[in-house]
Amino acid sequence: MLQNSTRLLRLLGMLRSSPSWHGAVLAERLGVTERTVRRDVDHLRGLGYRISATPGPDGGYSLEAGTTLPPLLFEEDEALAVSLALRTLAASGVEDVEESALSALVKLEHLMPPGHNRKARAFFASIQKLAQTGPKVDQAVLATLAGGCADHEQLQFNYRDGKAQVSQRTVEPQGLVNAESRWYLVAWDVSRADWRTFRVDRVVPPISSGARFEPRSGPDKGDLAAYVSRSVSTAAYPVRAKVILHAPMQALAQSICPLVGQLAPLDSQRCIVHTGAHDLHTIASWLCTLEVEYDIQEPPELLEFLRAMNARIDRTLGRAIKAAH
DNA sequence: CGAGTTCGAAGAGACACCGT
DNA sequence: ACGGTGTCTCTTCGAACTCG
Repeated sequence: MLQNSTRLLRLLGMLRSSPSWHGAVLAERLGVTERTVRRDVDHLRGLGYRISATPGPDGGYSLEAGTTLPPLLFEEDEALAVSLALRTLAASGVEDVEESALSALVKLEHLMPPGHNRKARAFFASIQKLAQTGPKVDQAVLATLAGGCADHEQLQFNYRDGKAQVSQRTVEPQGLVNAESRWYLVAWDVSRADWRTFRVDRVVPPISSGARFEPRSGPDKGDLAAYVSRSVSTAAYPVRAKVILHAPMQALAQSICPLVGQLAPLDSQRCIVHTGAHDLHTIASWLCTLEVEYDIQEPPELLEFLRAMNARIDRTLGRAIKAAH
């Protein structure tokens, strides 16, 4: 005969594994009488599990979807994976989710054996990333947008652009992209009849229009991440530049963030980068940090800007050298 | 076709037994 | 003594079946 608590967990497991169970079958599997099964079902109901019982020839017990999850048993690697996922979520920049993830993490780590706990901490410490610097995103907004993507539901919202100008949008949401501490929505803008990228933190609570739409094949052959990358690195800015870099693309792919510039190969020794910014100064400063040689293709003003910058640096260095002698 | 009957299953009370 | 369990018995409920 199984111990009481073990039997309750087994009973729960059985109820979850099949839509309906006869009391007699449960009793046989658990090695107890039907009366004891009824008492156990009562215990589970007392703990808050919604177990429905249907009388009659086709009757039986079934576990309904409830408001709380039944107890879960994790293997060591599963617990480690959940712990790591919660740590990542706790720093995801999504409001409410961060708090919930942290709360769940505290509960999980309290229950994990000390050895597993140390392993999880060590693992996460080795992949520690930079502190979250992006804007906070409302979980409800994110959930509504994700729901619209999944259910092909047209959404309406007010969008505040980079110049704080608010416009009303009706969109057919295609997908969400998380990049560099920010969330982006890729959607077909109905009134503009074109694809658009929206910063989720600038979306004022969206509502469903109730209308469904036929799914479209997304921009960039459905590669939303590439589309967002291109949109936010160049298209969104008033100043755009095209620069040839004297290094193979593979050598630079790791060091140049996709949100800063779009790389494309030219030949085995060179590649070209398309980038954008609010002003020439930002692009020039970025170019100065590159440890490769480059040729400015566009715009000619960038070359002038770099020339002036170079002259200033020359004069500064000249004075410094003179003072040292 | 509707009312009554039958059957099978859950629900529950009372009591006894057993192990801790 | 107490909690858990088994046995017996009765009630309730819903579906299937029967009959006028």
